Amino acid sequence: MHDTETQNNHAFIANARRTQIFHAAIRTLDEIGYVRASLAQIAKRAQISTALISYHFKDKEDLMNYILMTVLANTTTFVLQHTNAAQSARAKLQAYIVAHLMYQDTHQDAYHALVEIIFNARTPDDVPYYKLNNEEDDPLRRELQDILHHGQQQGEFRLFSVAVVATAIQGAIGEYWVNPHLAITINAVAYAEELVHLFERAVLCDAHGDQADTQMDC
Amino acid sequence: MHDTETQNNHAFIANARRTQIFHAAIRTLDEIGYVRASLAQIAKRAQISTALISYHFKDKEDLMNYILMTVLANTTTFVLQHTNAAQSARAKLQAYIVAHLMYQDTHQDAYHALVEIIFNARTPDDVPYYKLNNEEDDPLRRELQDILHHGQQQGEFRLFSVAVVATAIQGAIGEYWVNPHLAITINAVAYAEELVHLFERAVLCDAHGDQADTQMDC
Amino acid sequence: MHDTETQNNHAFIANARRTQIFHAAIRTLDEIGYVRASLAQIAKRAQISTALISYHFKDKEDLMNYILMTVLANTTTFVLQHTNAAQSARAKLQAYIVAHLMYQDTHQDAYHALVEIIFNARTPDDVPYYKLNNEEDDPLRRELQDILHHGQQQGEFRLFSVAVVATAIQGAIGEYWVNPHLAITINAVAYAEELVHLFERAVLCDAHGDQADTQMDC
Amino acid sequence: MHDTETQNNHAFIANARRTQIFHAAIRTLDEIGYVRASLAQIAKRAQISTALISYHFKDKEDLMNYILMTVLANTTTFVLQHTNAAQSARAKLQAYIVAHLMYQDTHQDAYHALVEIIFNARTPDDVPYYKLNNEEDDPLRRELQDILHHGQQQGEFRLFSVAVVATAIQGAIGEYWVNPHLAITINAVAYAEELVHLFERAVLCDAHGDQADTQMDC
DNA sequence: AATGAATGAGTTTTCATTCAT
DNA sequence: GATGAATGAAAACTCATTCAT
Repeated sequence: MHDTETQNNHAFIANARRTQIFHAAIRTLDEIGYVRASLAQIAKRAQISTALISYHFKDKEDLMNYILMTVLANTTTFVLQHTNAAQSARAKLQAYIVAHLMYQDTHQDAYHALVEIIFNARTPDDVPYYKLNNEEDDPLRRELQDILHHGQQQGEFRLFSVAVVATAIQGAIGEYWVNPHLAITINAVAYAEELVHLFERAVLCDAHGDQADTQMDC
Repeated sequence: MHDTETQNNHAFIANARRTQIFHAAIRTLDEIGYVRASLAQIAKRAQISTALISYHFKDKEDLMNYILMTVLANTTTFVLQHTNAAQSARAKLQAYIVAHLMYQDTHQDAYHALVEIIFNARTPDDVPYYKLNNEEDDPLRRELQDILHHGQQQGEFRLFSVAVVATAIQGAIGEYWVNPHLAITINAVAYAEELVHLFERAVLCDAHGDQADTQMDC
Repeated sequence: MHDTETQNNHAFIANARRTQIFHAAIRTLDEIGYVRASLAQIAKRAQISTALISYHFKDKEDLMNYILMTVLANTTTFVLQHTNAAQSARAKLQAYIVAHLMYQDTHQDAYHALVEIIFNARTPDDVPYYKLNNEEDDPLRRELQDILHHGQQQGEFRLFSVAVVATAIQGAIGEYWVNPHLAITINAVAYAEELVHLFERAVLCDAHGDQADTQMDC
Repeated sequence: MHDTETQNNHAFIANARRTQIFHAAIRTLDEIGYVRASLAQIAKRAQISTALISYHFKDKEDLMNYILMTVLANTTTFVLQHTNAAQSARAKLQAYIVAHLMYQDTHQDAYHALVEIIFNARTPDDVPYYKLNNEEDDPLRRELQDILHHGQQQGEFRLFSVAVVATAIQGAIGEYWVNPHLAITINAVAYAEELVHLFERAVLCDAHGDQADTQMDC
């Protein structure tokens, strides 16, 4: 009992610390970028010593992986919640795009941190993280491909290369925040709606707007 | 005469060195990424001393900017050649997408280096390079927007937010090489053709394939 | 309690290190001069790593300023102790000259280090440290001028430009150790006594040695 | 004949270059100090290549020695001209002090350069240049000591340690330009006159101003 | 006579990490 | 659990000097 309590207590403290470091690291990555985001800079923002980071994370790599996986998991959870709530493939696609952009919009610092890590970190054998992106490991990518596949099977979507369209959609979503000028004229939600319209025209069987019911091109 | 010869000779040598360093730097960025791409690593690949890099480039920043601008300029030249050769907006759009992906495909190391720089380098006041991406400075982006605009004015394209569609297209193009699995199943040219089809459906007035002549949705 | 103890302990260790580095730096400056006094050379003499110096001092500049200020403060304290103990202006002047030279004599390495720094270091805008020498900031200089002023007001000293005489005295004191041949034939104390005699003749109202009581030239 | 002409020509050019480099080096030392006065900086100011400096001077040390000796020789020539023109020891002493300060005043950059070198350069066995200052090698110092000696032998000056007084005078002269505040309130000539008065009181047999003819204290 | 090209040695500084306390 | 102290490795950069031309 006592032992278990103590253990729980320790785990609780450790967890709180990890979370604190996590947030400080995200802020750091957002503010000064991956290259200059040293443990010292992160520790300064967390108002702790650098040694404490080393205590809670095996490595700098370990910390970065933790951030990466946590942010990815949060994003995935959020997006899947919305796609699961939708019924038709079309509705799911819309939900996917909108939810994805909304999440990015409401968690900008985390998203920037994610990008910094993905485009900077490399495995010990120098494979860039962005090349690790694949269906097996990334549930978001899998969900998107599932939606497209399903839509084709249900006759909602025309035939196309699922991999290509999925890639195009991911690229279109991710490109939004890269263009600061765009973000000024059009907010994330409006951008999402435009994208939805764009890709519905591209994938729906009949492109004549909302009344699409005949499937001659499917 | 003699002086001019000497000068030319010197300029030639200097240029050759800069090119040599340029290629070594691209290889380095491609192989081990921006973070670990120290002058020492670049010098090792160029089989020269680090001091010689400092001799030909004021700064590491200077070298990186040189690479960035050179690769961008080459890409731009190549793509514009193809878009200029096309007549209709639709043909220009196709040329843009295909040429862009072809260039990436045939200069993969340079493209990877470009990405490494864009997503890692920051201005002295910590603004990431990828946020400097805008119409005024990037002729490729401008060309794409011009094509879309023109297409709308000519009645070839339906009405849509030019900025959004341009962003989506850029994102879709750039995402290709990020997904190594994709690159295995489908090569760059095939990917380009699929994208062309995708975006033509999305932007052409009548989406019923090639016979589009009535403009009821324009 | 425990916390306070720990803090004190840390402060003690840190202080000891700073002192150790301080002495190693003085030895280095004395032995090989400012130009060659790299952090590596200082670290070697302190038998620590160069990084440890950077850990305890923000900068090389920071370290040099610390040495400068410490040695100046020590010198000032020592000299003022002696001048304060004296009553008449004449006695104070004598105390000033003798104490100054004695301190130099017993702290030769520190004094040499001081000279190395003053004549080599420059502010970020390239103003040499030796040009920063002024009454407001240098309490020793101020004390000397006060003594001279006071002597004039009390009628002990004749009228002369205080600034000029103060400068002459400082120059005469500082020049001693510059001349190694002199140091062989005459020690610091004897030099001091000669200087006292010299400047007393120069500033006392009546120059006929010790019996000066008439003040016809004051 | 022809050979000699060619030789002369070469010598002439070489001499002109050395002079050009000499002046550029003085400017550099004055502006940015010994530590930062690299060959590159000097070459930049002379608008030549660094290699050319290495061509005309064996070493950086060689260049610095050249500057040192040239400036010293010029100063010596100027001062000796004035002391030689004077008759009495007293007049010679006055000439010495005034000429010395005047020369410094009219060649401030050269004088600053001199100071930079003397207080920074070291022999290969790390002996600072300022410790090489001695009677045998420095004709100015010798002249000053000769004046004082002669004055004592002639009965103009009282008995004192020639070495000490010479050192004091040199120190007082050299200290002038170290104090920038002083230079603002009182110019070099005025300072010189004050010094003359000061040291005449100190060394003349009878200190009662100008009517000194009785030698009871000699 | 003069220079651009090139380098090895050495500079300060920052970094991730370890360890005793 | 937490920290200050400490370090070796590596970073970018500068320098005086040499050499072919």
